[in-house]
Amino acid sequence: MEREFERGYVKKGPWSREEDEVLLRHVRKYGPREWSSIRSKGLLPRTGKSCRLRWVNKLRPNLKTGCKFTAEEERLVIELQAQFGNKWAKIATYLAGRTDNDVKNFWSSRRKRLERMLQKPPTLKLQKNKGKTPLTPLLVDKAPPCSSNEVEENLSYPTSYMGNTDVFEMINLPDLIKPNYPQLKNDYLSAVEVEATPLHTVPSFESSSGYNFPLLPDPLMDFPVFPEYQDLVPESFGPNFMEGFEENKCSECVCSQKLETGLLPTLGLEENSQITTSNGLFKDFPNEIFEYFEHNPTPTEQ
DNA sequence: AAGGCGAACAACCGCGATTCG
DNA sequence: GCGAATCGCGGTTGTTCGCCT
Repeated sequence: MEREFERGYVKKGPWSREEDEVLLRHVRKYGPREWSSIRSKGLLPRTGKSCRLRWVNKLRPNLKTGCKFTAEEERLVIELQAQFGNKWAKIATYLAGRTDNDVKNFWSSRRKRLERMLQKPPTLKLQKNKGKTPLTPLLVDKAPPCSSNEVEENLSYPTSYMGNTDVFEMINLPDLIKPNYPQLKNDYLSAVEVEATPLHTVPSFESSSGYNFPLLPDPLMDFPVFPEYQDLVPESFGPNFMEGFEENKCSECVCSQKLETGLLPTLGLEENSQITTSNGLFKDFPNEIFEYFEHNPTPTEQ
């Protein structure tokens, strides 16, 4: 331990509970600033940068640590990323309890998932079910049930296929690029009919540009569980900001619950803001992919 | 039971912007 | 005005954990 305070020694790696406590004491005393003084005063053998990062990402009050992104958060991130690009800090201000690191990691994971899905070898394989798991869980997991008619109506292929590895395995990738819609639909429906019921729709959201973007299914995520954002708060370091510091976890997930009242920044999305393919997640995808997003006609088109 | 693999998360690094003396 | 110190952001890497075979 003495070594940790030798001149020039800088500790790296995971933070210990003791270090967190030292850092918290510093913040309680001086506020979330003067990070470099933590080291210069010999309180911790960590750089100011490291201390700040630890505070921002893990020790700040009101963080949703351990909570997966909800469908609504996912939708927001996609929309905001399309508008702002990789401005994670800015995007994070629209998501209560999320840090830029959270958003960045979430986006990175999502992107990798999508890339992997698109790189799947093109095989036509109707899933062998072995009588265990229904074919559709990934597709329908926890989505609200709907009738077969609704299935027909809601069956927009790109939306359905994009988030569903099972369905991906049923189709040829080239078919996704240049689809034979009737064939795909038949394949899909017959597979569904054979393999599983009930069928639900894939959650998706309509972007302001009129396209339906799929929300990637997450078996652990409840659909739809939307936080009441208007009741949540952007962080603020008022005089009493340290109140609410005690961890208060919800039962379902490890969320810090003590959210103060206040307002989130207004979502300043323009009325007709475009989700373009030149920016962010979808930029590396073939343009043809986007022809498959169901296009909802705008009022002027109708 | 063990190993492989992918997802999620934590933390570091480099760099530009800002602040301060 | 200038240089050093500090801060903040985005990209990247390393680690851990859970699932699957």
